Amino acid sequence: MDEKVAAKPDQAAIASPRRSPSQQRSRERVERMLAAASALIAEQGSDAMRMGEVAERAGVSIGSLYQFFPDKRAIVWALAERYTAESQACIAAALKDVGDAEGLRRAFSELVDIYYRLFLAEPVMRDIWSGTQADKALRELELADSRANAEFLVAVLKRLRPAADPVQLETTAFLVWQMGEAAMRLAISVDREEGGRLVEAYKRMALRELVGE
Amino acid sequence: MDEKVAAKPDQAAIASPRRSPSQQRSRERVERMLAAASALIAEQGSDAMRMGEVAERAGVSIGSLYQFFPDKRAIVWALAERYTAESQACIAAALKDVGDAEGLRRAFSELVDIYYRLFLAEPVMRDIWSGTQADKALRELELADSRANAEFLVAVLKRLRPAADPVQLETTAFLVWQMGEAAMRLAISVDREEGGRLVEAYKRMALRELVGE
DNA sequence: TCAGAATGTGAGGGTTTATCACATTTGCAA
DNA sequence: TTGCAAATGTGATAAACCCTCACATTCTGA
Repeated sequence: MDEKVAAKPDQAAIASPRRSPSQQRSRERVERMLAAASALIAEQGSDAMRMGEVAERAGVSIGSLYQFFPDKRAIVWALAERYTAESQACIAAALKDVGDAEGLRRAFSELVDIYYRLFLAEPVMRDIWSGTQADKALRELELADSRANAEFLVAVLKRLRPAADPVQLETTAFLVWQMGEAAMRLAISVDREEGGRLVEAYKRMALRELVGE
Repeated sequence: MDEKVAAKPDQAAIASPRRSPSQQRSRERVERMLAAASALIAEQGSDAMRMGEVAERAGVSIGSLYQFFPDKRAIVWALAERYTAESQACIAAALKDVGDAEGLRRAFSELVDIYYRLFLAEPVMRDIWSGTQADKALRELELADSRANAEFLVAVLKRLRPAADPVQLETTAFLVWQMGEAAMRLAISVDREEGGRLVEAYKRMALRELVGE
């Protein structure tokens, strides 16, 4: 959060703050902007979020908004970035001390439950990752995030199955992870009961792949 | 295509033709509109598609566009509907005569390959299903399509495993199918080699779930 | 032939994103 | 304290879009 992202103005300044807030005052205002955006997304979805409304609700002018965010997508991107950082820490912690198959089984199952609850509780997260496919930058972020998360799984798998082909493990972990996100999106868009069944079915499927029968 | 959908003006006339073309002339023009839209989506994505551009490329006026499509989303929806109809027929045919586990294995594997090639070759299909999550109506269409396709799988599974819990089979098939679409989207957004590995990994995973070890 | 339905047109209304010239506040060195 | 450059703040306005509507043209069936 502290580094000046503007240091690399080349490579398409996609969604990087136009100017990073250096004074206390502006840092607080940027927080208010993000909070306002978050609330609006929760209410109506990121597509329906209007820049003018964000500004008004944050108590700033339109101009101020664009002082720190190059465009509308950048706001969504900033929120998405926070979620990924948060969840990566959570995942790393959950998988860190897994030593055997049974441990992986427990840790993975718990992780999926946490994610499911998170998706159910956080309309913003749900909405952001939904629009993901349409937005190049968001898609990249999600893929990078997914790969990073898969790495944690790969590390565990390498410990459990040292003889296995690393490329194979990599592929499996990446796929399992990505499918998990798909399963979550699916689960929250059907009724609660079916959603629960789908999540359990995903767990079974994924674990069968990860730790064998 | 022939029924007047306008008969039910209530319940949100989402994406239904404002007026169905009854004369030969207009039917041809609507085709041109859809073709133009398809080309533009292939080039830049449905989000970047401009109504003015569609009209121009189809050689019609903006007004004519809105004569047959209530709004922009309706055009995308119409294209999506065609793809789903087409692919459902394809799936039904592929799974129709499956009689044993080995047959399912072969049919499913082939089906996945076909889908993968389709996703690689059809940028429109890819784009449409990508934006799916953001658009309520499209999301519904995709879910309905997915359920319908899963039904074909369920029919086969019931034949192969008559003793299994129907609800369980339903859940499994739905999940497997939905994950397949996620796997496809993932596979086409990484390089070709990794994409191939991911598709194969998905096949293995899905078949393990469908026909057992 | 002719009335009414179907179809075709494009300027313009309304909405939204994003810019920019200018005003105000802050940090800091003299 | 004072003065100045950098940081920050503002909102009218340009620009890009989607979509409507009043009116023109073409078709169909009696």
